[in-house]
Amino acid sequence: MVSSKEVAKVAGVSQPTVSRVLNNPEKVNAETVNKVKQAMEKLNYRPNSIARSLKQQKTKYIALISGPLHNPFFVDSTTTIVNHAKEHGYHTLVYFEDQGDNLSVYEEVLRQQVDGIILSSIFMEDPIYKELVASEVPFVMFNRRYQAGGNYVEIDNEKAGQLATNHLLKLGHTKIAWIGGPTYTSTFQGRLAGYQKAMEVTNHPVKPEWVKATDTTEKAVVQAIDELLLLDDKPTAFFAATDSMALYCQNYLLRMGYRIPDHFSICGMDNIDITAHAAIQMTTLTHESNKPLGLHAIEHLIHMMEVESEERKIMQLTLEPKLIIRGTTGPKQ
Amino acid sequence: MVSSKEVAKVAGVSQPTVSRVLNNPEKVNAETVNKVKQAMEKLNYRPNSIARSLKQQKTKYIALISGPLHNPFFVDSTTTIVNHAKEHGYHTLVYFEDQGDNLSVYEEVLRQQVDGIILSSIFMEDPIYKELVASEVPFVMFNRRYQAGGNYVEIDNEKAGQLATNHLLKLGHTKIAWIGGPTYTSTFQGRLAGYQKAMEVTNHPVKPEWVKATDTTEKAVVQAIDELLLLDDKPTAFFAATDSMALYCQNYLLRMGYRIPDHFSICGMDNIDITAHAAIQMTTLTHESNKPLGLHAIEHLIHMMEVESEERKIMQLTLEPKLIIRGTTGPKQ
DNA sequence: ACATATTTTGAATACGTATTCATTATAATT
DNA sequence: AATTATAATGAATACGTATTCAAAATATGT
Repeated sequence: MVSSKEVAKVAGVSQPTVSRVLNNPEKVNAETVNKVKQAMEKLNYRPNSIARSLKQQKTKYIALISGPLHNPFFVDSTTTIVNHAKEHGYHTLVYFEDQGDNLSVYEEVLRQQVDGIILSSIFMEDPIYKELVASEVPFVMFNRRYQAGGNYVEIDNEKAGQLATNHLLKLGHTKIAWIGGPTYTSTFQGRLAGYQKAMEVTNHPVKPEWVKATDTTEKAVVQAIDELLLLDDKPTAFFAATDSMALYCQNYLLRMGYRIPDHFSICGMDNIDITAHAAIQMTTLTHESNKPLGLHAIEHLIHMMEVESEERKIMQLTLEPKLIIRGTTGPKQ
Repeated sequence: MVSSKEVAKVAGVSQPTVSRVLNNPEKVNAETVNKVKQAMEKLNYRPNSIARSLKQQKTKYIALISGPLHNPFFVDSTTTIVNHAKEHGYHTLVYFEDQGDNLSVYEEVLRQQVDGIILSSIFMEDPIYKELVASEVPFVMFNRRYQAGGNYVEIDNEKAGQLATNHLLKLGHTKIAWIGGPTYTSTFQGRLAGYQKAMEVTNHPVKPEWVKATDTTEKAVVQAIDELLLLDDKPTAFFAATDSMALYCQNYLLRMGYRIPDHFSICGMDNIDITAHAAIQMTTLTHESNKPLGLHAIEHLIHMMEVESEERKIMQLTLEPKLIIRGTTGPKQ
């Protein structure tokens, strides 16, 4: 591997001069710059970022710890984050959350000396939070948050749950099922709370059997529906707490021969691209911001990384939800 | 930042001993190991991977240069690659191809001293290829390949094009449009060649206006369809060279009020998850392998990275395509 | 008890870069 | 011409780790 030392030798200068040509060319004589650049060209020299990182104590790496891409919500945010980071000179180490062993993921990430972390995979009460704070690496949570601390951007999940539920109530549904992921995450906790609140306020009892807080896989959704359909008081509408789950739900009901929304209404949440497809037409929820969640997050992270720690602003952003009515919800028959 | 030197001081040993406790604990006295581990615990020590990388001349990083995630094909491969790499101790730097300036992406990647590169974003005649070879970093191409060189895994695109086209011909369609991306990529070149061959063999002329080699965005697909529908000889079937494009196509035709497959048949390619959805039912193509393409690629890359360069095997894998007939293709009316 | 093998440890060094500091050469000012 | 400021450069060092080598301590065999 060709180093700045070899370039220096070929150019007949010292290694520091080569370094200066790269970083402060204005501090070095024009002729010398030329000599050095020629030598670089000749040797096909590429600066070693690892050595640079070690010396500078800055890696220009960020870590993205994302929810699984089978949920298209995270597809959009990953693209946004990776591309925006790159535009600002940052490289993105991507990890997907590992229910089993998230802690070791963070342990690994911190060893990489990343300049910042962006994550969607935190629980409301997650021991990782204080580890991250202790590490002093700037981090931003998006989609999910930790209790009420730190930097985050989220949707007002409770309000979203209310919006969805009220929409279904207004269509005449009273037996409404809630299907979502584990409620130790802020997203599902909020969306469930909103559903319960909307029912309560309008004096509609919530049968505990209607609430399916499981995991986000297709298998789990299918099983939840199987169970729901066996109930005496079986629901006529489903509020699925993510579009990904709503799609599994729609698919399964269609396969069983039901018509949507004639037999059942379905409401999702996230407004992922495919929900707008003419063959899908999923009613869903989005937020009122001209920027996607992931963009808010990465912009703020970059701010934090490029400013002294004393001057760092705190971002605690809770966006207003907005209902998008499409074809999967209709009046109760 | 707490270093191995500080741990050494607290433990009352030398820095190399700390290093040995981490990497060869069997080479150090059991009591000493304990002392050192306690000191690590006490100081909350985390080894600095950057320094380790510099010394070892191995980073345990790989770079993934992927096609855009709005094509769900790359969603699956990204997940597979990132997770499989992590299981083997590798961290993944993710980049998305940049039509405009892929070269600078590679330049950046090589500065990061990655141990290997995995990419889908190469052209059949791409100057990057010889740069990569010259860098001596192992790399594997998936989905697309460079002419006929290097390590790659792909589908037999030409055969796939034939399969799709023959399927449509058999249904009675003779005016078949081809919609795909730029033909300087092996994928689209092959899929187009297969389409042309199948038409030729069966003595069906191909009108040049039926072939839309554009780019892979929704906008481009919509425009292509607009143009196709204005033709005198307008096609009755579409072979879209990726599922992503096929979905755009299906969506647009449905929105215009057409029924699929009554008015038009559509065949995609890639067998991405959503195509199996009951509301989508996209006829598509996949390959006959129990492993996804991305997994073949990452497994081989790991092989290359963990073996001396002389013993590296070459992988040039061309998988057999297979047609999956669903609801978007039907007899010509 | 002696010689020899083995285990355990630390001093010194290297990886490739950026930075501090001192030195020399040159330009600007009196 | 003498002084002072400025520009250009290199020697030395540091970042945090792993490794080589030699030395010391201990165990093994006779």
